[in-house]
Amino acid sequence: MSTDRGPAIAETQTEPATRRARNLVHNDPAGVALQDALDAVADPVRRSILRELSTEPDFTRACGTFHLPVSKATASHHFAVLRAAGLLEQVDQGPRRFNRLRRAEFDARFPGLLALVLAEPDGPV
Amino acid sequence: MSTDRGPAIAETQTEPATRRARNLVHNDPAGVALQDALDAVADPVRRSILRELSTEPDFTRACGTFHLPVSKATASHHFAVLRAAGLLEQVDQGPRRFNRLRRAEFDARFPGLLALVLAEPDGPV
DNA sequence: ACAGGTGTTTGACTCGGGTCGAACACCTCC
DNA sequence: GGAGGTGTTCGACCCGAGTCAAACACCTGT
Repeated sequence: MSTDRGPAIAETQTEPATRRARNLVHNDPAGVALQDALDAVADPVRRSILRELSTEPDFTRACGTFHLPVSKATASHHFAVLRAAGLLEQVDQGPRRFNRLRRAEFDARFPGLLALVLAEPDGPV
Repeated sequence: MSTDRGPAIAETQTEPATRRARNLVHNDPAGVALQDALDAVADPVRRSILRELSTEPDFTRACGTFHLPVSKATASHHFAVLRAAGLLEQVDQGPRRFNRLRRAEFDARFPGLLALVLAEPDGPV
């Protein structure tokens, strides 16, 4: 239909408009295996992301704004692991991808685990 | 003294009698880093040990009595990791080494973490 | 259309942890 | 003191996760 590059407006309510957002799959923490949750949380860089994310309101931190001692390629990988483990939700806004910590959902599935991570003192990651 | 094969009885109360027991060092869970705890618990074989150990009274299971899909060398390694993480206490009795799950101490240091492991259903480890 | 910014994907490399067999250490009972 | 059983240590192997640079995909300004 005409010149637009997305679906009609009616669909926009339910389906993501951009191609990028369509490729963004989220795993419900309820269906995550303990193995995957522990693997996700066992990496110090990923824990650093979670702690940094916990200090500010939802969807106010884009992936690139974190202070991480790794390249952006590696950082992108870590964000994907955290998302797959049900630990964070991401929404695209323009070229940036904003993050939200799924505190309640994840804690419901793995009580106490996220609290341990957030209580950890910041190290020289 | 008479016929005993160890040091004087007075010492027996504080110091281990055998050389083997002297090499058995235990880490207090209070001093364990979150990184080490997560690393210890992130391995499926080690979680299997913890779950199996949780089903029976303290110090009734020797290392060799666990049903593990690995060689005894690897199993020995896993027990050492769990001990270093403050997850279990071991005592030598004859040639065998009996285990105790340090539930309370470990849960005081990492609330909820051990519970997650023990609640996990037994898999085909 | 182009440029600049953000994030992902790909391919390749590295390194550490899990794994094993074999050798060793230790204990106990003949 | 040997024999047999339990557990650890050693040396070597292997595979996967973390890592990076480079290329790519996508969005938004101008």
